[in-house]
Amino acid sequence: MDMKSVESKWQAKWEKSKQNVFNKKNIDKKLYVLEMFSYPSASKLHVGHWYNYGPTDSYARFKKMQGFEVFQPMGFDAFGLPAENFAIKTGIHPKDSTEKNILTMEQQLKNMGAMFDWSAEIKTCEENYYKWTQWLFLQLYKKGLAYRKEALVNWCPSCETVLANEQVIDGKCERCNSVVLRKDMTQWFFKITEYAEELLNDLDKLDWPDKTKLMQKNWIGRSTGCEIHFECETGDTITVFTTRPDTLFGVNYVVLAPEHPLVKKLREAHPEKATEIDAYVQYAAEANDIDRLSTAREKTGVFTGAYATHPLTGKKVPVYLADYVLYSYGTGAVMAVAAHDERDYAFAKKYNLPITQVIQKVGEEIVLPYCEDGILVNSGEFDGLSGDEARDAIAVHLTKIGKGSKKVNYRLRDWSVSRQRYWGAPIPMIHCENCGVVPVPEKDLPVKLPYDVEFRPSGRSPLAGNAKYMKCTCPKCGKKAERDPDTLDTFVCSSWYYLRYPESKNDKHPFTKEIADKIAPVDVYVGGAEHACMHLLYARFITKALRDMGYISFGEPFKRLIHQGIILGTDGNRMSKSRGNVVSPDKYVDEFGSDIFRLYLMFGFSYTEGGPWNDDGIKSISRFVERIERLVQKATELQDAEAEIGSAEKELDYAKNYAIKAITRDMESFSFNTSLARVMEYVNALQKYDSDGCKNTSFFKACISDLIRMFAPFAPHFSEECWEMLGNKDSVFEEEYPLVNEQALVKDEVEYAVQVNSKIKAKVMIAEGLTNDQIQEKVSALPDVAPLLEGKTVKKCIVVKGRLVNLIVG
RNA sequence: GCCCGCGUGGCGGAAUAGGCAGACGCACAGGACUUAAAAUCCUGAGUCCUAACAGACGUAUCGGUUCAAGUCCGAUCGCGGGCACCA
Repeated sequence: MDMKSVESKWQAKWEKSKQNVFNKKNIDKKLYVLEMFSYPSASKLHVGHWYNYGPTDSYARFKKMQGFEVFQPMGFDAFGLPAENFAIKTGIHPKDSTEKNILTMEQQLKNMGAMFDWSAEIKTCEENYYKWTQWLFLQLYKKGLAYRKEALVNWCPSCETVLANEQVIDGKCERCNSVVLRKDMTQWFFKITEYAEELLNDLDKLDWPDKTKLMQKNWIGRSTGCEIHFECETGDTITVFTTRPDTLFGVNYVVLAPEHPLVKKLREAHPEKATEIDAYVQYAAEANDIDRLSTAREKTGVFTGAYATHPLTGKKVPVYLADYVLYSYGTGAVMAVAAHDERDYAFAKKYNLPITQVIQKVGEEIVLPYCEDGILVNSGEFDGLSGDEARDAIAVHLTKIGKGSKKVNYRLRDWSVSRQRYWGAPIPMIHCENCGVVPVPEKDLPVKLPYDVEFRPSGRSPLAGNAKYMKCTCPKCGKKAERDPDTLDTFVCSSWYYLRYPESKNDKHPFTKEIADKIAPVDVYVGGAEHACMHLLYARFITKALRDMGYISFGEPFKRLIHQGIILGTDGNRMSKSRGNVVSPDKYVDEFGSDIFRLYLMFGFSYTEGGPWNDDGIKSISRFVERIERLVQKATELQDAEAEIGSAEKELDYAKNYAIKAITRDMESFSFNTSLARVMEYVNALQKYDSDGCKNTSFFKACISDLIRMFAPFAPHFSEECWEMLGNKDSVFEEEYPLVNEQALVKDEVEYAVQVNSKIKAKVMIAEGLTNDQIQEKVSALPDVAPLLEGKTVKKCIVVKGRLVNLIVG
């Protein structure tokens, strides 16, 4: 079969018949199958795209044949850094390169032959999409979920630009390899932390890989403890967060992060320490991420000269600054318990501070620092309590005397969404001298991204350099004002795109509740695991926020999630240009066709594992498909001839139904390799029946017809062609997937393995419906078994129905 | 450092709920067809020992639970991933 022409023939037919366009009339049978959309940075599809989209399309086609109205759209996550970096390198405008790349990729995706509903296509860089991304921003702003604050960002001193986290590789700029610094800048943030608890709790409801849920759980990082107030000699309160209030009596000193606002006041109170404090604050500020965040970094700090009062003992404890305390977590201040915390211990040893043990293990010597739970000592009225008891008792006591309270903290930080970059959705905000920050009125959306912009890095946002863009009037007071020069993180674009697909052409609304509630959430979402704590978390947050604002009624975007594995180069390494091990799908698609390429991706790997590419496998798939073609050819040549249903027919019928049953189960779990193995077994059975004489040709032809329906989701073009060869007029995808006939799977007798003392000694066919005693009797008489039982007693006989018999003799 | 996952033939990989390890395929070997090759079809094969039958060993390693362990439990080694001064 000439795959090339067969493929284009059927692609054209599918497009003409619009059979892949979602039919809203059947919305109650909907199944929203979504693959993560592509990023058009490279101009061609790579094996990873194919591996994501090909097999998932087979799943979608399978579900369609099962009667679901499948909605499977495709689009492009078109804004972003790679296009801009490419522009900086080559001078080609990001819009031009992106549009060109999209054109190529669209064609390649169409050649794949997936049942994408192209009428729903979206491109996030187009006005009719980013208008609504800006709309989303405004809603979050109205709801108080978008706010501005000064924060530390990644700063490349050589490129003079802010870098996104993903552009920082091992603490270095991905482009020039300079060590990235931290810089204070005023930025827009989304208050994802407001949803920390719900994002954590709802993980239980999701049919997602455990690993991904765990990663999100750890990322959210809930910890329970206490906030405790230490009164500072300046009259201010130093509030610390601790998960170990049970060690409160062991506090030796209090530590503030160098960025803590109180530092300024302490410096004024202790002018004699001012030089030291200044030097330390500067030292901490200049440290780069690699050093500052390394656990191996030596603990450093400085005494402020000030003291604080212990809330329970009333003792004075010194106040230190140290950069092992992070301003961004908890309260930015810590109570140091040298005896029971490794960091505090190291610090106390270095600066010769006292170490007070307050946790003891009964009957055991402990070595400090001892960070486990134990029994309290040196803790006044709390002596003798266990860790859990003490944590509760001390918290209760602190609450009573107004010196603290129980508190839950999260590791999750608010989502920084400002990017000092050009190629993104402009932030729809205006800065007015009179009115401050003013949102762009919704009727004025989109705030259009101007084409004519110098996007080479200059230390400020590229849009700031475009006076025409920046100048505007304040919507509130009408006076001259300026636009926000930043653009939105591309993860904002992708946080809601699944809602746009069903209504991609709606120019009045981003989406409507009526339709969104019916089509969404996504039933099955398939994409790479690398998005676990980024896209997948952001999308959950935005979904919950939109629900709370009344725009939708559900709170989770993706009910079920599958991660495909990664296809590696033949050398077992990740594919990369520098390694020179990149496998081009085009080469194989040209040589074998897209169906065969897709089949190999499904058959050669465990879908969620992936693995190294191997050329030999694909040739065998090609041969397998040819075998099917020969069977179809044979079926078209045979004259119909009825014959009785004998044992050969029964055997073939069993093989067929066994395959249907197994495939129907395995497809549900994205187990494509075993599904195809079952098709192969069935093909083997068909060939055997044929070579054994093929008496009942009518039956044989019906079996071939079932084979094609069975195989259709895996090789769509090829199967359509075969279906046509068999004399059918309509698309095979209008057919129902073959249903299992359980009757055909009932066997009169089943092979049992016979064990004596757990060692296999024989195999025997045993009729269905025998009692255990009858089975034991039959088995004991077997020539391979009987001698082993002579002169011995059978103590026990274990029968596992349909599988084995184990005789325990002694 | 902490958390999580994974280790099965020469290779990719199978193995419901603890029940015949190695499905399916690749590569390999032998055979049929052919002047020959390719293609196709048939047969074989975990390893060791054996002429064969039989037997022994076998899912990273060591130990345990069980009539029965790739699967459960404990320890060790190796690989991969995530987090990384989170108080």
